[in-house]
Amino acid sequence: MANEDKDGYDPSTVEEKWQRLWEERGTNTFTREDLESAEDPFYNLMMFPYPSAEGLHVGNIYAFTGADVHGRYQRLRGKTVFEPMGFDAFGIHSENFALKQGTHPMDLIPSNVKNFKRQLKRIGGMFDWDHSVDTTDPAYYKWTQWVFLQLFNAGLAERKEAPVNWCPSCMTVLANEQVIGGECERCGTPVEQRRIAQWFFRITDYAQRLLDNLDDIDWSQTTMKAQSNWIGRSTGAQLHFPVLGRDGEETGASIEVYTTRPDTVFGATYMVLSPEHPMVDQVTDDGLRAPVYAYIDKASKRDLVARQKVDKTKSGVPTGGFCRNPATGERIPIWIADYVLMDYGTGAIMAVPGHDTRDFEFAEQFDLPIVRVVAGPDDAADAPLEEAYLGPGRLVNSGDFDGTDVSESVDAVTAWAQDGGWGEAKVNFRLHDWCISRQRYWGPPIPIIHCDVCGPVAVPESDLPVVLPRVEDFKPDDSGVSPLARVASWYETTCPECGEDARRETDVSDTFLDSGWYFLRYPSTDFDDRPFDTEITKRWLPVDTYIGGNEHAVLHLLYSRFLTMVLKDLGHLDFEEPYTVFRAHGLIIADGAKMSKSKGNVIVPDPIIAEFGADSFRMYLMFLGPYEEGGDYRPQGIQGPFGFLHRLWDTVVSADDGTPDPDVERKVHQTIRQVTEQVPQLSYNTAIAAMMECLNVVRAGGRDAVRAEVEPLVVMVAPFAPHMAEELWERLGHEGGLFDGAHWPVYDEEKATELTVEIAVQVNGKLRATISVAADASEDQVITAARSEENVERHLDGKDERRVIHVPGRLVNFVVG
RNA sequence: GCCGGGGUGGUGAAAUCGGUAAACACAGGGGACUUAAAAUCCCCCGCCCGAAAGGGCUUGCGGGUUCGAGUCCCGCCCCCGGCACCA
Repeated sequence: MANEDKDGYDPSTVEEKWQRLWEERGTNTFTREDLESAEDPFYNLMMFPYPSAEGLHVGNIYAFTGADVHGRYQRLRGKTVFEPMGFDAFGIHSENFALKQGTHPMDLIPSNVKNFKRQLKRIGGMFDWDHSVDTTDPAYYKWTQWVFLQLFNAGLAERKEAPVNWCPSCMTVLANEQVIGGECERCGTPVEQRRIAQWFFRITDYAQRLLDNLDDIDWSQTTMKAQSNWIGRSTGAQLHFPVLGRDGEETGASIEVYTTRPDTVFGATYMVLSPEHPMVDQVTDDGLRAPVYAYIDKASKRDLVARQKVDKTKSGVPTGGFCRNPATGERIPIWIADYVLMDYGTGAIMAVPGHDTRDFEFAEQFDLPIVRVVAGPDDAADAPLEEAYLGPGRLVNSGDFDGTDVSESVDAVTAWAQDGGWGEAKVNFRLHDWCISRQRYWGPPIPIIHCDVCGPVAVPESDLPVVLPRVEDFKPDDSGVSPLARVASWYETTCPECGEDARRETDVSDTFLDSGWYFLRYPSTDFDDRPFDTEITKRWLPVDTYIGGNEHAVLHLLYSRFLTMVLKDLGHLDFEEPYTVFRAHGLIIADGAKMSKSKGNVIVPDPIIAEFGADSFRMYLMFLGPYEEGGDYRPQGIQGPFGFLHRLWDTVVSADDGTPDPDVERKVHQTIRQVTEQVPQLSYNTAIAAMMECLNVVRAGGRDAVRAEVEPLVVMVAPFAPHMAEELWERLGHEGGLFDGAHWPVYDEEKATELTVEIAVQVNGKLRATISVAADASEDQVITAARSEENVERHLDGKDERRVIHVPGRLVNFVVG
């Protein structure tokens, strides 16, 4: 009894021991020299967390464990694996939490980071804590500001007025995500729009390249799809509609519209301008100014998000102005309506109510003419329209184009418009320029000085970082500008170019800028005179595998791709895609629902780790479902992996030298084959199942194992349960750490080959027997054996045998009638 | 509405070049060992008929292709995630 206790598996002792040894030996940390000279480097990256006050949640641990398993596997294959971790601690999230708590973020963040680090060490991640980043550290954001300046100097950062969501009660600018149904998420006050000058990065210049490069990177399908949808390329035409004066003559001005259906231009019976369109004044008839302005005013009160909600009823006002339809020559009225967005296309449309659902609704509501210009296969040219017709067919009521099939009509009409000088083919993107200004406190100050003489001037690189000052009152106020704008002693400065009095930019930058380049920094944190070292970057980047949540499928991943392209174009990098492989992990849910405090189904990890150990917890998380799909967390489920690790421990510590049993050895080699195939594909749940099956065979009937039967299992289990694997590896008598060599087992195809196979025997597709035959049995032998099964004979008896289908190694099917 | 991903036992899930549906595990039941418990080992565990042998049915629903369909095709329903008046 006492002896058994001594040799029994005690997770906390083992885990404490190996975490201490890894730290003492520097198992997971690199020196600068290591990074400069690493052979076979593998950069294993995972999305860094926002260090909340609550600590790591199960979702974080799931994400990091899956990535860590991958890193450890690569290491056991002999790669030099760099696996860094850091903290994305700037941003509105932290700031709001600090406001709520009444604690300054500069005090809050360090304690959160400390707690996160403790937890991250406890779960046994292979992190290099000598190369960590904290985005709120001036030594880091110095280089975030440097990145901004690279774009500024290249003309890729520009300042322009743009609308923001403004909560008049909280007196603050809100992000779109903070506006729920047109109201402030915190106080429920209707949100308004304000126009403020902000900094934008010209990501739209890179839209086509961001789209094209998707063909060359190995990413989760869903993520690539999300990116291409977000970029939203569409092809069509830009058409010019001449504006008519009160006399009915052309004024020389024209309204530009973008359309994907230029072929329906003969059906354009009116025009619509967005309320913000710059030509509204110009086209509005004096007699209608009052209602038009009232409408525009009302529209501006509605926030940007609510505007985009589909209302049943459309609203709008006529301007009294007219255009000429360049295809038909007819005079058509110009309306204003908020269903047209200034954000997309040209902010104006030609309305074709016959063939656009929204235009149809609007025309019905305001009694505007509806003309059919496309007829479906069974429609007459003048068949009345009950709803917009969007299907295939031929053009009608379209002059010379009558009869043209819609499959060709877009190109044909575009060419005609081009010849006539009133249009041209045009590609349009949904993607907008990236607004990086935040009228907030908790972020890196944008490194710009505004000078009355010189305009916006870059802070000289030698003056970086522009340090965020400690401001006790960092709450945003009614002014709509950053709290930094209240600190004269900070923003008053002199122009670096002319020396006149000048003022610092008081906005801070978007958190996505912090996280847009962090992967470049990790390997170079030993350098404080450059953002990333050229030689080290050449050796380690781009990132080999990036793992993270699909909630960042669009913004973070798109922005970091963009910044990488820019830095390449500016000569700082020699690659333009940051992440060669990206895999999105799934979501952990509990009781069929996303974990949330309000549902009361949040799993707190610390007590589970205390009770079962990090190894069992890691293994269970990887076992509960396919990693890329997530799964349902059930508290009892951990018993499976926990019991498995115990049995593995007992088997290994009691294993003797000896010759492996051939049947067991076969199973072991089959398992090596399967696990080696599945682990790199992140099919962790099935790989673990295979190892369990293997151990069941090793232990079947309570037999004692020999070392050669279990040693491969110790190594294969190591990515999942690294502490226990190290301990067993040592007990098996190996010198040096398990992870310090290419110890992954190799299977022998011959030893993995089955000698006999089970064959299903069917009669007319129904299973009637299974037989066991030698793997190399001939077709005749198999069929003869199948036919002689008693139950098969009975079903064949007296019937015509029409066909016999033999799938080697699988089944025999007798088709009778 | 659009774009992804799904729908399989009491539960988490396996199996998709079409070939024995339910591997592995949780929960449950029975047994061995034990003074007892734990641990360990063995057996049962989709539904219906049957004493058994065996038979019938079963992968959200309805059709189809095929010797054979969870897997392929057509048409639906439902759930999860994202986008959404994008012209």
